Amino acid sequence: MPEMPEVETVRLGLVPVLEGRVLTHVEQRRPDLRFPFPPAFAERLRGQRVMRLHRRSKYLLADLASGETLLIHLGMSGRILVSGATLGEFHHPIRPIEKHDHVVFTTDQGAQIVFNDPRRFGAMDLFPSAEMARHPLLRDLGPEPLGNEFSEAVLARALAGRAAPIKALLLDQKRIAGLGNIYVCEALWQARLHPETPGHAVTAGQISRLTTAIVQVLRDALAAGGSSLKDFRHTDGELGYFQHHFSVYDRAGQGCLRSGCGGRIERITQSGRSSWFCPACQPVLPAD
DNA sequence: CGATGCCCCTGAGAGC
DNA sequence: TGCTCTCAGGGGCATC
Repeated sequence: MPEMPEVETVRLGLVPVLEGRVLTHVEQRRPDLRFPFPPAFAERLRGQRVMRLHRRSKYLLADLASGETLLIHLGMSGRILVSGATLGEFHHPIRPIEKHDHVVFTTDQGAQIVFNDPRRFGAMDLFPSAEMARHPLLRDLGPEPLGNEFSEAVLARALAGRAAPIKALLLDQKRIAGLGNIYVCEALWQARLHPETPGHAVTAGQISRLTTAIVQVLRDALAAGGSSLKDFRHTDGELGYFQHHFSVYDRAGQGCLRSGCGGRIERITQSGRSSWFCPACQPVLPAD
């Protein structure tokens, strides 16, 4: 579920309770998530100070004083809940362990950070910090869409000569990292591109619009996540999920929100996943 | 190499 | 109430 903006929002919420803190206790409650936990996972974390919490694409990365980095991926249903922390004027009471709580981190300030993941598509690993770029889950990732490396030229190269639909190409983390089903649908709607458009059929003008759309959609989502963090200290301690209205995602049958369009949003299935689009303003054939 | 399907897993919601 | 079916914000892997 969480795409890059949600993961970044989780990171921003965790920084005040995790960065600079020591993990006094780590409880690993099952042997695996999507993959087995690495050997001696809890032991390698216990007593370690978290020097920095950063992010690559949808991966959270916690650099430890030991020289290892803790990698966390939330998969589809992964959530992080903070309790026992004092944030501003508000103290979060300790939350009892619940079903699907798989890892519990406790800090030297008494904060409890719980990883909860019903479907267990999430993952954790430990890897030498100095070699993190070569981690198997990170080494093939494409550029960050909000980073300096992203541009029209980069997007053009990612689509050039490809017969696959633009929807699949944008979901491919090797081409661009961090987009998921929601924000791909939203960006294609904003750029007025049909999700089935083959990569090679996307014109220069459309690539220009799509580049802008991707950046804008992600920035808007980050802003919504950021504003949700103001409320986080008062609420239930769950990080990363925020109220955000979507233009097409999950809006099948409803009216297109583009002014003057009047179309009705449709849902199609592409490589097993839903795509939503407006047939009126996202025509099948390239419009310009 | 590129494209496509399958699969991992649990839960929510719709329809009967 | 309960059964069955579909679908879910991800992505690795096998296959052609």
